[in-house]
Amino acid sequence: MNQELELVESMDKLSVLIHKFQTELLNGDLKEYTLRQLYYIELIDKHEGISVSEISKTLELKKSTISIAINQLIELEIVTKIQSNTDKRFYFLKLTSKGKDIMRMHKQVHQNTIKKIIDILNPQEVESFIKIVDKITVLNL
Amino acid sequence: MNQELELVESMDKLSVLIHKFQTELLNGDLKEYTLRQLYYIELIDKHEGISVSEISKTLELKKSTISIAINQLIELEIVTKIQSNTDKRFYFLKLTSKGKDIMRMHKQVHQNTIKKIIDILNPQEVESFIKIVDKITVLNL
DNA sequence: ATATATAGTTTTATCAAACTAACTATTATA
DNA sequence: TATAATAGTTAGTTTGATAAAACTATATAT
Repeated sequence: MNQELELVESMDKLSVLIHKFQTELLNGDLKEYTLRQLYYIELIDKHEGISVSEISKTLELKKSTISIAINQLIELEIVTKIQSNTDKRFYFLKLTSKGKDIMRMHKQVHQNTIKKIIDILNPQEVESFIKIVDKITVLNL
Repeated sequence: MNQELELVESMDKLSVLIHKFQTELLNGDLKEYTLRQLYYIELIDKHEGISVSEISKTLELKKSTISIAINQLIELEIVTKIQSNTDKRFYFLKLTSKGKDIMRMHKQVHQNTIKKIIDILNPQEVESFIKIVDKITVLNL
């Protein structure tokens, strides 16, 4: 079979894999949250102090959409907002301790899967995989 | 950095990549369909003659959910159903010519992306990537 | 000082995707 | 033959994600 067709299949397989990787979050302690919510939490964890507008621009979704989603997380005491001193229109978003707990569990679930992958690959393959994924993703398709 | 952490990052990057891979379908001629619909179409293309019940079991969704989704595709003249001669409760699903056109476009979009990937990797890396993805996906996590 | 722009909220509405429950038609079985 | 099970449909509902539009409060520019 030519490489192009094989690669199509690989991408199909990866789609299934990534889907599992994401939805396995919804089994354990995190099942009370939606994937969307966990994604927002991850985003705020990675970019502490990000604002509603910035999230809106990043995800190409309307501010109202983000505002509602974030306020829901604030209601759940997962996120807090801190008004800027220099520009009082701005609110910096950050995780509460409950939010940080959720992120810890989130990372733990993923790390368990990662361990299984490392078990099945040899170190050289892991290195190769990381390198190739880097090359592909800088592409930005 | 240790391999475990790097692999976590790779998986993150892959999530973004796969998401783009899937949603780029929604730009061109296929944007009038949802990803779900394109997925059902792909499933019927791959398993011509599959039934509503079989899809329901495969995807672990209620029959009613599938029935409604498929009937919508029948309404759009993308799918047809053919009643079985031997068991008249059964209907075999298959794509119409319109459905096959959609699959052709779908595959074309993906193949364009695949070409970009092949361009940026050397043949050895492509081979390695395919092999590693195979190893990971048989894992079934 | 006034007009304009920006950050975020609220309200209202739409849509897709999923569910439960009750149904028809057909087939299998006791 | 009467009863079970199966395939698919239909009606009604729920949930989550999204958007448009109107709004408040604050900041910037002319």
